[in-house]
Amino acid sequence: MPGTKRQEQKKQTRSRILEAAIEQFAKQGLTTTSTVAIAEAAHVAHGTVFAHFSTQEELLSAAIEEFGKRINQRLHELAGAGGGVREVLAAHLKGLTEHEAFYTRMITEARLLPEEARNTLIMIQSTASFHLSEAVEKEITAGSIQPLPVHLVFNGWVGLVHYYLANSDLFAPGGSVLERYGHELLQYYMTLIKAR
Amino acid sequence: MPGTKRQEQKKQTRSRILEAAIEQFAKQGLTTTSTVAIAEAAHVAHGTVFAHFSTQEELLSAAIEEFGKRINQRLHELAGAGGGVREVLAAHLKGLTEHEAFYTRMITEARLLPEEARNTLIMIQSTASFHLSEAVEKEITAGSIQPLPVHLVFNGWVGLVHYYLANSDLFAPGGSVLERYGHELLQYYMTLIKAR
DNA sequence: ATAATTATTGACTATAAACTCATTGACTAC
DNA sequence: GTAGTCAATGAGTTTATAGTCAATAATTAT
Repeated sequence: MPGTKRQEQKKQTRSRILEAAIEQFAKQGLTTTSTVAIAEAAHVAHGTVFAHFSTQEELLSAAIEEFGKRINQRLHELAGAGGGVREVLAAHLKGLTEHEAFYTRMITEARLLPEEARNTLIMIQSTASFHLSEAVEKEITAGSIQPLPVHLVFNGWVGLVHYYLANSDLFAPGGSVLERYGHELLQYYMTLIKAR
Repeated sequence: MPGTKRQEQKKQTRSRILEAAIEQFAKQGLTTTSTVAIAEAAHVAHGTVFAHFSTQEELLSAAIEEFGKRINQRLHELAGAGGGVREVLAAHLKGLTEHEAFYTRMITEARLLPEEARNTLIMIQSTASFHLSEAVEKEITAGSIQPLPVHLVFNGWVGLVHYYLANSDLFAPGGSVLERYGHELLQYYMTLIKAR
């Protein structure tokens, strides 16, 4: 079932729309990008968008889900190698940096998105939390990190990173906040949690 | 110039609209609340809104500015008494808790707001930062808190608090996250930054 | 008391954006 | 080669909501 030429074409068109959507959502916002803008970016007619996604919300959900898959896999790749807390946090930063624009849109508009989309964000956090928790527990046992509630260690870290992302236009206008401040944040947070 | 009866009425109408706007924005979102909804909540005709605020954006700006004034003054009152870092953070939490709904909307929709509105948010952060910095520097000198960059101490704290606010519907559905977790957050952050 | 002023009204207009569907023409099946 | 299928089109429809303005009625000034 590799499909006829026609089916292949259709699949490609759908893919073009989805990629254009992901790009436009990252550039113009998840809740503020129009279907017309996506159609233009994908070089298809406006109606074509609805031939592939029955509603705007479905397209948004599909784009977010696709994004979630990609970043999630990348986070697994990067953090899966094991390593200490510092390495896991560095891996997390690296994964987010690679997808900074879209990820920033997700966290800054999360409250305005349909539930399905928010669940994708929760899934991404779960992945990050999973890897971090393991490393933190190990280091607490080893005595290199303070005995702290693991969920708070995670929330403190994510909160700090999200704060910089949410204010990226102030902290690093036109550039990547994480490239600019990632190392400093990592350094700071490690200083806070490590045992002395 | 205390004004005639007519001027007084007009002022009151404007005030009713502004109060209704602040309430509706907190309930339904800053970027998603319609002028019709505000008119209904204020018990005035739709057209009356525009007799007092020439555009929707102007009304939003006015509401945010008014909110900014109130919370800012409250933060000053609460933190101005001096006290150590713990007291200043507790005061900050208290001020935010008193205005949790609207404040949460502000931080979760900030990126979608006009520049003027974002400046109000920056002003609020400045107030909090001012009081905290003073207390932190004092305690670092006294040796009760680790020698850390003051701006990172602030950003770490605000990031943590904002993370809980932004996910309040998950952490404390239907209630106040800060009432529920504020103490835990304060306790955790003090543990992190205090000298040992 | 009367005229002028003006705050308020709500029906109306304008606009943007999501979504529809008859038409077109390239591909598929026979 | 021809008939049938269907992906793509884009003009048209619908809907939501911001913003307008002539009319109304209450207040103020003379």
